[in-house]
Amino acid sequence: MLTPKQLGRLPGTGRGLRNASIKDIARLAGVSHSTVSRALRGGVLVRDETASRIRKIAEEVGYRPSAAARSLVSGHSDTIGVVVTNVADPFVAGVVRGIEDRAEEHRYAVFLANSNADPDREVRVVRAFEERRVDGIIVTSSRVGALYVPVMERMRVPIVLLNNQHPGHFAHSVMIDNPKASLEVTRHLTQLGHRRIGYIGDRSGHQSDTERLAGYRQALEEAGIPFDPALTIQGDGRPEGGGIAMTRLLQGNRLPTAVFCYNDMTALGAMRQIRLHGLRVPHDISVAGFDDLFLDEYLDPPLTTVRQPMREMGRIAMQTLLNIFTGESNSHNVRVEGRLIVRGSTAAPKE
Amino acid sequence: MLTPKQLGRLPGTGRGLRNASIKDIARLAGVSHSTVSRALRGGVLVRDETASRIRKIAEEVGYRPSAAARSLVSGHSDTIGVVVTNVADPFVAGVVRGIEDRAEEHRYAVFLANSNADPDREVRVVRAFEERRVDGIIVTSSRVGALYVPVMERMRVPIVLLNNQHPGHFAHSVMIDNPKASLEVTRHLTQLGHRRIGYIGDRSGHQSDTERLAGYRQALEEAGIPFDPALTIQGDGRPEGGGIAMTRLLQGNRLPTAVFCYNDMTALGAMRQIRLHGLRVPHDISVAGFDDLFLDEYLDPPLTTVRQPMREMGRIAMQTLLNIFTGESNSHNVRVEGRLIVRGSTAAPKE
DNA sequence: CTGAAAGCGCTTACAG
DNA sequence: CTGAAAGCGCTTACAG
Repeated sequence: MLTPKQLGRLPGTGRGLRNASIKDIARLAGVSHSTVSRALRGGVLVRDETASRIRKIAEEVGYRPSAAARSLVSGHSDTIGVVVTNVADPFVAGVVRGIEDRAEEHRYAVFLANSNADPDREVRVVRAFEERRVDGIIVTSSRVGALYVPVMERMRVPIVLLNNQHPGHFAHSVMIDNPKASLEVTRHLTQLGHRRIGYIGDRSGHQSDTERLAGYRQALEEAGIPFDPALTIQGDGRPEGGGIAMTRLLQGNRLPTAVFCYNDMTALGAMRQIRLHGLRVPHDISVAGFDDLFLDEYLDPPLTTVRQPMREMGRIAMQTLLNIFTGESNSHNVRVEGRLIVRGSTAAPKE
Repeated sequence: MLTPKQLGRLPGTGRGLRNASIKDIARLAGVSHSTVSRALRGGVLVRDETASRIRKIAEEVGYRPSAAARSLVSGHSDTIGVVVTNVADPFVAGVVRGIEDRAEEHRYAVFLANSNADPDREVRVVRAFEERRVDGIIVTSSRVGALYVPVMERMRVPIVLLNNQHPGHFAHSVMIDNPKASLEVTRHLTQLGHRRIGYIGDRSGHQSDTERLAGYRQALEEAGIPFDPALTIQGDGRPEGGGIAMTRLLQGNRLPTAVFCYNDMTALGAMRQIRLHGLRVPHDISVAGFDDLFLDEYLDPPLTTVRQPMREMGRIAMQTLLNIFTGESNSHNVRVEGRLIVRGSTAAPKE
């Protein structure tokens, strides 16, 4: 009993089939394999009758060209690899849609791989893509962005980072304008009259988190509110971390009247804790997030947030890759604007 | 300005690099490329000193073996392709985790591709995987399951379907026991005292939907409640469709006191519409879903549902593939059990 | 322990 | 319009 690894050729579904090659078809059609190749590709330089006979046979035997063989000679795979931190995050779903939009237009296949926010895994996954000779790689919300700087130096396959989490500059990146967007959300809260506003962040050290905190602080400053470190607590970018952080805020001696969360997933956990403590959103505490996940409007109350143009960001990332391919771009750092979406989770503070 | 497609070899990040091959390393090390190949693979049959010198050089030049070349000779790619209807669906995220658990143990790489619930796309994506000679394919929530029956006949690469949506039998599949799980949810509602229970389904014709409807009807029968077709409405498996269907139920002449939804995404939309109509869950209408998505417990009220052991299902699907590889299995249809999770969205009807 | 050779499945000049 | 030949980057018997 051998695995494909040991056996070499798969026996099909127990039927002992192997993949038909152009040689098999050539034999069946009584022509050379070169002719089969031509007929199956462009169809140029082959007599119509011959070509259609070949195509018919190929169809009959269920011929599938080997991308491996093809890419070996062509030097490209017409494939883009996308590394996502977590398929479960609705944010990546939006981004992936955008990547696919553009990729499909240009006939690239898009494959995803999960890093599960594990830096080691992220590196392994990027390597797996490289070995399969994808033409380009897009890494979303990388946890090890900085690592790419030296790697890029001799990287054969172009990499575009999307909302990378580590400080540093990259040849190619697409990022949301975090400071500005955070400034706007927080300003929205100060304008509602809030003076004690909490911030629940991501794990520290990540660029997005640092930038969102900066925007938050700037809004406070604008409003003449002194920064209170006790109101800034780390989360982990997920509901669990948001919940734990919120609990700590609720145990403080003076409650915030509003909380700005690093992202919507964090806000999800925070809102739940607020409810579990017998308080109401936004009556007792206003909550705002970041991302505009599809589920925001299905929450009760619906979540105020910053819309990241996820699909657009995915499109831009893919377009950047396409530009690199054509040589039109050697370095490209794009900042996109977020947009404040006010929903029911934020309101003026009580009295 | 050429794309990789036209150009053949990528110029790297503008640095004119091409991928180093074992020949390049052989030249640098002053040995034959066969020796390089051996040193880089097992390391057997090569003098230690030679091997380590070769590995050092490979490291220096940033050598990445070509999976294409390797798989061409070995006949396998050590890669599994997973087709998902929608990366945005948290259900697939759970399944993918399970697939990865098992795949990682056996050193298979896992790549995902999106079908966006579009049958044409699904077929194209499966084909893309076949051409890249993945060793196996797992298709989740397929919309075109039936299509695989003839295809499987001459399929070279084994396919495992997970919760396929179309009637028919497949060589390999993993499915939740829909009738039983639905029976239990609906029974939960009848036992709470509900007599007018609605069902919001998926698009019709899908196997899962048919089976869940059957379980629902059986529970009604058990409780001596006549089936009322007016209470069964089609959705689309997403919040939008759930909302539209709920609206129709709310416009009926006699409101249901409880609604069982095809899945949690559907329930999400239904609950929102209930709120928008000024009614409360579960006070006015109880709502139950199916899947147990991570977000269920973050809803207000948290959603009663059936837990699908998504991760476990993913593991089983991958294990099925592994069994096919070793020849231990030629046909394998697994039914897994769901589990009722009672949360706050269901309660006894008013008086 | 090492090298030369054949071959995996394709594409693509080069001849005819 | 068609075929023979070379070659993409690797692995693996086969000789030494």
